[in-house]
Amino acid sequence: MTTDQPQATPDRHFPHKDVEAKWQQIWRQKKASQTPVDPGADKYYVLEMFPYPSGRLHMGHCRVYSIGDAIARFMRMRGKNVLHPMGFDAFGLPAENAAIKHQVHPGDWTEQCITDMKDQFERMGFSLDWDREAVTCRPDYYRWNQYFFIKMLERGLAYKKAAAINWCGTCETVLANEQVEQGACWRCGNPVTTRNLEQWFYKITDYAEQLLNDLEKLTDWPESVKTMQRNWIGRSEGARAKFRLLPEGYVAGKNVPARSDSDKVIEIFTTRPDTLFGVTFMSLAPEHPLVDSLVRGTKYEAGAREFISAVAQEDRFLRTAEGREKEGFFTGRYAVNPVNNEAVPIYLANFVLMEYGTGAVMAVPAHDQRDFEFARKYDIPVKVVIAPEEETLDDETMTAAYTAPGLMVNSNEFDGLPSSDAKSAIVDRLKEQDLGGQTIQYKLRDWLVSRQRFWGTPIPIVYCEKCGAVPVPEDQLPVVLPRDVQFTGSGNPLLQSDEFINAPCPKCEGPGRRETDTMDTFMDSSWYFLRYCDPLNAEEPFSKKAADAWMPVDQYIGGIEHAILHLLYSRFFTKVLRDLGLVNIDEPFQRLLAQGMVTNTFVDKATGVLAVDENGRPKQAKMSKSLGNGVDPLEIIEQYGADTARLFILFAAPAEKELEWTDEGVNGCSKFLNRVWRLVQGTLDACEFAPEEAAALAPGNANDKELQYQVNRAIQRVGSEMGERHHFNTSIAAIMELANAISTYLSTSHEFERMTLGFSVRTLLLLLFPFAPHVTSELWEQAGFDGTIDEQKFPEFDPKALIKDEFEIVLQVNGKVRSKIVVSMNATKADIEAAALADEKVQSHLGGQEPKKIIVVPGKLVNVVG
RNA sequence: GCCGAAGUGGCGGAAUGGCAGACGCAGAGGACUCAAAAUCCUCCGCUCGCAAGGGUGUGUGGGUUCGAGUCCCACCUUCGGCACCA
Repeated sequence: MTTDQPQATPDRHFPHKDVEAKWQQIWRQKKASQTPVDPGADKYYVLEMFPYPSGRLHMGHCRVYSIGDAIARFMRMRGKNVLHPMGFDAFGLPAENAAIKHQVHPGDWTEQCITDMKDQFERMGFSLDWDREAVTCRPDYYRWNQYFFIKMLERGLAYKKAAAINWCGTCETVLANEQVEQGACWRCGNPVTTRNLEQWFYKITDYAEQLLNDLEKLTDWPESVKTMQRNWIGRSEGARAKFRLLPEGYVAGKNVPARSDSDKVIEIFTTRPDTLFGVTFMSLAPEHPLVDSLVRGTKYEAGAREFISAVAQEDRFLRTAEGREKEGFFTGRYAVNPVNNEAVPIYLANFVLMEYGTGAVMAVPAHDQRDFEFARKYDIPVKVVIAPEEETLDDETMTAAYTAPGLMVNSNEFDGLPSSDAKSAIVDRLKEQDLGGQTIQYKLRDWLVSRQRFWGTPIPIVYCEKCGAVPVPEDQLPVVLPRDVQFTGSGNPLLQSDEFINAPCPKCEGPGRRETDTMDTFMDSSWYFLRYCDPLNAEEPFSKKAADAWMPVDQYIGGIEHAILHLLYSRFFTKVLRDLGLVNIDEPFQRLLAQGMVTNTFVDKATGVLAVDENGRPKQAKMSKSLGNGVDPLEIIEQYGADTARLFILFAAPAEKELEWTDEGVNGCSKFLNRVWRLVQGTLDACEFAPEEAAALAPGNANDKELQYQVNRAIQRVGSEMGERHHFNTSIAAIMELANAISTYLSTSHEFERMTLGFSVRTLLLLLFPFAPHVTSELWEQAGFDGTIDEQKFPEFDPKALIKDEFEIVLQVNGKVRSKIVVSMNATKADIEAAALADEKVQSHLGGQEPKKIIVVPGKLVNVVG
């Protein structure tokens, strides 16, 4: 190189690649993120929902893990014993699809993806304890799924039954109710159909009441998530009532025959026992088990069967959609209303669900809109039994059901009672006569856990001709997935593996056949947070001691898409494990942060132009492959570095809100880190003199005092924003303000007070460290501060430095700001009041009037009321 | 329909009942430069005004209060969840 060539402008960007690589290696070597051996009273368990190992980190991942890592690093600085583990939710369909496409074993594909992703985690600088890694597709993990399955079976919480269940034709497997979103598969989005299959279920309904009530304890969960769970559990208070079935041959209008011992009973559930006297028919779900015996051999049989099969063929979600045309069929049979002994016709109705209540509904057209539409269509009488205060209802002319409260009419001895009082009175009467009583009904259904897929935990059951379904004994676990299988894309490969299928019956040792269904992957994620407490335990899923020491998770972070699914299952599982004596807690997650999604503008595929909203602004949509608007974290790391990416992610929006990705915003954060870099480089000599304690600072001149105020204020703010409120954006804003204050100090002071300046720079780095760990580590070292920054305690502010000698008081006249004055800290209320009244602008706005009242808020303002 | 959350500059967003718009982005002007980038300085809700200064302003309408973005009542809009669940 020759010297007379023009000098290139020095690169003003700090060398993020070198810095990040250097510190990542140092952290790895010294195992900087290792969990302390003894959690003690100062334990802090911070957990982010573990990822599916797709092989590539996306921005959504970066967001959750940046949030979690900032908390983990902050809590370590606060002296907490932090558990911050990571693992992989490694069973599931993508691996199986990859197996079909590339003819590799899903296990090999998954392990390669895990290796790749761990590398990407490291490049983001996340402080995770990989020694506690849990990978759900490995036998040392999934054997405990099998163990829990058997425990559930022993407690009667796992059972097999034939039921109409959700089937996804694309994924070729059944789905739990929670995995169906508006009639479509949660994973692939294709419509779900109904099939009648025999499947394994967990009795989550046994815990409905607890799952609902314990939501009250979760005071640090977002209201939205709790509401969703409440709605999903769907508790309704109501009544059961027994309708006596009349024998075949009863004709409407005849006297109702006397009760006989051979009478069958149809039980209904209602939330409106006050309307029992208004029942004019009964509706049964077409699948109701009694239907067959009602119509068999009658002239209604053929029609009924036709109706049932027509309904069955219909898409289940269409059929049950609101506003759907009501369809019904008269069975020819009658039942007797328990409160007034009237005979009412029994219909089949397409809108009655077998899964809810008893599958039989008393119909009150006058006071239920569905029944009303049905009655008008099939010409069934309408009978008003609740009279509104304002209007008079007429059976013949009313055009909609009246569903509000009112006074009871046509209800014998209950006439004149307010309907709200009649509810319990009627229920009491049903109970007295043993014809019903109060009851509670939930919408929650049992959790369907079997899946017709290969890449999941094998259900540890052997079917024996003699002994039936026999659980595999604990000492024979795990039942391991076979390696020698072909992935052809049709059917479950387990069905073709003789080695797997053929197994002796554990009971009689006769020939048996293994269950080929595997478990829902949500089973894996329902207890992984417990495995992290004791990840290497080969004797038990986890020791009680370790679980007691670490649980519950203090801070859990994840996407809102799991508001019901994973979060409900995990809560259920925790309660079951508690009842098994394995844990001491009722709820697994103390505090929950549901982070918002990452969005970006995108180019409309149809038009090829930037998609805009109705205001002409670029439209935002979730980053996704299909829209092609994803930003690759690796590219951002390459261009700006992980610190910039992390800072932007946490600064641009509150964690629970949507994050709009903007290149300008990322650039802004990059500029800030470069500014900090230059700022520290320019103050290295002052750093030598930095004390460790704020209290050690000498008073100094006005500029020094102002900087001391600012630095202490920043410590206070970041401490409370991070420690109590977990507000990352305002924490970073406070750090930026400190950087601004230092810059102001440098440009306005003629003489620097080196201790104050050094302390401010030192503090700036400490406060910034949880967000941008690499660059702060490097600068800490360059400044020559003791040790490494990740070993430092979070600074403490000096309360004395926050008290100013004099402060500004806002002067209001009639609540409007009119002036400002500076008063001494020692000024009394009377002094301030006098000063306020002496103020020219206050006087002019008073316009010569005598003030009626003067309010003095010490340290803040004076309001003069004229 | 039911339940929940939220409405603040051009944008993302701040504000224990006490100066609305912190922090940042975008924008305007200036400095440095042959020039650009980078960097630094200044301005930046709307409106009237040359200015000093005034008016107005947190979805809408009321209310409580000396004082309301914040509390209360009613309504509107957006987003999210559930939805023929008897």
